[in-house]
Amino acid sequence: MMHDMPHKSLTARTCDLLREAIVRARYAPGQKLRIDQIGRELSASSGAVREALSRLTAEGLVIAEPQKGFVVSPISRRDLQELTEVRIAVECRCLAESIAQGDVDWEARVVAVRHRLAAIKGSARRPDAPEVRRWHATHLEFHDALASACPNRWWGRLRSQLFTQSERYRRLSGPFDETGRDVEAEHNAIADAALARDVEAATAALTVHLSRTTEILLNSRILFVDVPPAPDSGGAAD
Amino acid sequence: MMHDMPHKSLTARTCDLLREAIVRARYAPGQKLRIDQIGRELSASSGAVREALSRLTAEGLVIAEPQKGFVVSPISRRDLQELTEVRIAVECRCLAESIAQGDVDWEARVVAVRHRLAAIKGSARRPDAPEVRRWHATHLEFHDALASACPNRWWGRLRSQLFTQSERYRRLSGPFDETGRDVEAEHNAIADAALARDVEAATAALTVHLSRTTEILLNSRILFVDVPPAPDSGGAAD
DNA sequence: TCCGACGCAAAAATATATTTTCTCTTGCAA
DNA sequence: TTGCAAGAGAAAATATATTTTTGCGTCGGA
Repeated sequence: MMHDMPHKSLTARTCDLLREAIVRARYAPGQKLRIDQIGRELSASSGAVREALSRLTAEGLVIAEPQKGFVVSPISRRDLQELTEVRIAVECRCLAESIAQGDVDWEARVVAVRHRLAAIKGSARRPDAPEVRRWHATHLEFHDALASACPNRWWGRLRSQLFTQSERYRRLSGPFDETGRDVEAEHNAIADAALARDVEAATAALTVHLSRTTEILLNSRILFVDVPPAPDSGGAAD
Repeated sequence: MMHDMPHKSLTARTCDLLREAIVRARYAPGQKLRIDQIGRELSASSGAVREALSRLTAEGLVIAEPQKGFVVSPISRRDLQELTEVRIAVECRCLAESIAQGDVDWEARVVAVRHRLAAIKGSARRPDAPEVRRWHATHLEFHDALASACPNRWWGRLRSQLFTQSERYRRLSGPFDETGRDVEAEHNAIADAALARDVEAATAALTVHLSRTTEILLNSRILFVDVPPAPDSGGAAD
């Protein structure tokens, strides 16, 4: 019909829309994804939805149960802990490589994005406010910038994949429960150390940043499928 | 209940078949993958092929060019080098974790698979002989066994993904050019150190093993899309 | 009252048809 | 002779129809 996006296949569009919806928790973990319903919501045919879901399957966002359809990947405390451990290793590796290989343009990117990120923080805290949305996007850009001088494309791909997964957990915590946390200071600690070419300090700061985020999420009242933080009640999950 | 033999959907079957074909280099890197032709070869409809290709896209084995179809992911010296670097890091991490966490069952698995692998080696060297095929399968099992005690599922998923990618390069070298190489000795070095719970020695041996394989592949006469090993001719590739 | 089998409805999987897009070829003009 | 353009053919993307499977509800028997 109308050329809204030049040469972007409808399937890819649907895939991006679906991923965004899942990451933003519009579809709950474990929820069944009915093909025709999604097709109606996104005004795409069942084939396109099916193909988009298939791609998301390999990204780990949805799982396909043969003859039963697609389901949003469930979440769990254990998965978050494992994911964080891997992510710390990968992000630190990318950062170290960036520090070793980065040129002045890389430094400029880091400084620029940090500035833009810092300019957003003092705003509304509703989960879907445009400010929050922009903050998330810029936050992604910030971490991308830090790792952007890592020349190894495989590290980058893994990093991006893990970031998306983490973002899913982050969005689930509703309005952020940053109780007395100074995220900007953590970001500055990473960026300053990186710009000073101090690999040890930068990776340490990054580790602290990621660990703290996960710690907060684990202590938050997200509804995990496994046992709640207080292991008192013996109710079986699932 | 009847035996819950997983009704493998036709799409999943097609996906596995396609992956196998690509890894085994039945389709050359960069080759166009025509939907209907594949559908005829595998006796599946275009929709199923399409969906399978989409999944493979996210696995990095094929790339989808909008409105132009699917293409087998190209290979290059640089990609192999980057892949190897990442793979060494991930495999070593999994191995270290396995050594730290592995119980007696893990040791038993390693010993058993090593035994089976060693029993295959003295056989035919044709690229598609059943012996070679079984060796590759068992080789995969061996490395899986080494990492099987790593409790972190994310490390495992990444490892498996990278292994598949590497396998692609390995199969491309045709009849192996193991010039005076004792692969079994390298495997034994890894397994012995692992069973002795010597993390340093085991990861070092594993690193040597993976590096040597890549070195051989880089010096082999695989047709890469980028410049050949002799950097004399300045002609741009592609 | 409880267990099991039958059947109906909904949803997924597959196949087919239609439309859109790209590419290759051919022809015309400079 | 070369370069551009228009058209024909092929292949991909999308939509629609058909088949199969599953899940649930009900009915019948023990």
